[in-house]
Amino acid sequence: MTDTVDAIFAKTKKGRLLFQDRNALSTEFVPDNLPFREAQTENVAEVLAPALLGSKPSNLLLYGKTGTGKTAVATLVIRKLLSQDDTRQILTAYVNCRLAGTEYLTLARISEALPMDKDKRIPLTGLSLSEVANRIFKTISKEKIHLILILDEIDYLVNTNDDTLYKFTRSGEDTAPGFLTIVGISNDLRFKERLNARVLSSLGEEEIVFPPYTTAELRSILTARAKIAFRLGVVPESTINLCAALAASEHGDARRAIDMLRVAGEVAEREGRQSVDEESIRKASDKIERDVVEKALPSLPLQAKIIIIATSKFLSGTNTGELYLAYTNLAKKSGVEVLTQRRVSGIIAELDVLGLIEAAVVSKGRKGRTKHIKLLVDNDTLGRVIGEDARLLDLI
DNA sequence: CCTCCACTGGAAACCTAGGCTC
DNA sequence: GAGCCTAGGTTTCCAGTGGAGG
Repeated sequence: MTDTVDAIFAKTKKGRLLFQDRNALSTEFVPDNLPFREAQTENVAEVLAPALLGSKPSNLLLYGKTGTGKTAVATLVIRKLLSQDDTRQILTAYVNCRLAGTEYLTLARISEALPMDKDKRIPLTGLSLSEVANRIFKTISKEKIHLILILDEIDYLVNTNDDTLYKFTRSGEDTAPGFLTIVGISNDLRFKERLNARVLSSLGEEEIVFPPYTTAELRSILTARAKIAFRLGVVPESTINLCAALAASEHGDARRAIDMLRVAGEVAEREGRQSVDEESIRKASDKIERDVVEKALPSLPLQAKIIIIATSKFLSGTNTGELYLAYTNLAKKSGVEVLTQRRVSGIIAELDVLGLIEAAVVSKGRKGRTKHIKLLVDNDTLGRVIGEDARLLDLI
C-alpha cells in the first residue's frame, strides 16, 4: 500500500519536471498578443475605442468557426480597454448564450454583472423577459454605466424570436445617460440570414470575420504556448506538428489544439514520461472526446437519458419508430411519464446536435421516411455515467 | 412516371412552476 | 392568499417529402 502511494508521489515529482506554467494552456489564458489576429484585434479596438471618451461604440459582430480566436480577441481588447479607462464608467459583461441555456437565463447572467439594487435582483424565474430587460436598462441608466456586453454564441438567442435582441439594439433612450454596446460572437456563418433585418442593421454595424487557422499558424501558436507552459526541451517538434495537424483537420480550431497539448502534458506527467511525445497526444485526443461525453451525459434531462438508454439497445442503429417503442417500454418500466413521438423526435434532434447520437434522415421508399439513429457513446461509459442515476440503473 | 409509406418538422394550443400585485 | 402573468416544455394537428416498389 505505502509502496504504491510512494510510487505515485515519486512519479508525480518526476512528472512535475514537464510543466513550467500550466496556466498558459488553460482555456481562460489569453496572451498579450494574438499571433495572426493582429488585424482583427486592431479592428475591434478601433470600434470600441470611443468608449474611452464616454461615447457609445458601434455594435459589433464577430464571425468565425470555433477556436478561431474570436473570444480571445474580444477578451484581450476588453482587458486593455479597461486598463486604460479613465472614465471609470465602463463595465463589461461576458455571457455565453448557449451555456446560459435559455433567453431568460442569458438576461439573468447579464444582470449579475451589474450593480443591481437588492430588490431588483433577477429571480430564477417568474419575470417576463421585457421586465428583466427593463430592470437592466434602468440600472444602466441610473448608474450611468457604459456597458460593453459580449454575447458569445449569440445565435442561440435568435432561434425563436429576436425580440430581446431588438430591444437591446434599440435601448438608447432607455439606458441614457448610460449606454449599451453589444459585441456579438457567432460560430454560425449563416446566422445573419436568420436575423430580422432591423436587428441586423443595428447589431451588425461593424462586422469582423475570423478565418480558420492554417496548420502552419497552429504550429507557430502551439510552439509559442509550449515555450511558456513547458520546461525547455520536453515538447519535441514532432509533437507540435501532430497536434497542429489534428486540430487543422478539425477546421483549424486553436482552442482544441491547445487543450490537446495541455491534456497530453498531463497524461505524460501522470505516466512519468520524460517528454510529451506523440503517443501522449493520441491519448489526449481520445481522452478529450470521452470527457465531452462524460460531461454532457449527466446533465441531460431524465427523458433524454432514457432515450439514450433505449438507443443503446440497438447496436447497429435503429429508426425513429423502433426507438420510440423501446423508449416507451423503458419509460413505463421506470414509472416515468411517456412522451409523445413528436417530442421524442425533437429530443433525438437535440441529442444529435450534442453529438451523443447520430441521426440522419433517410428515405426507405415505400417503407417511408425516418431517421437512422446510432448511439455514439460506448456502453461502458453509458453504464458508468448514467448508472449514477438510481432511477435508471436497472434499465441498462 | 406515379404512389404512398413513415415519418419529419412547423405552428399553435396547452400546461406548469414560480414571481408579481393588491 | 387569490388571481394574474410569462417562459419553457409538451402535446396536438397537419402539411410536406425522398425514393423503392409498382
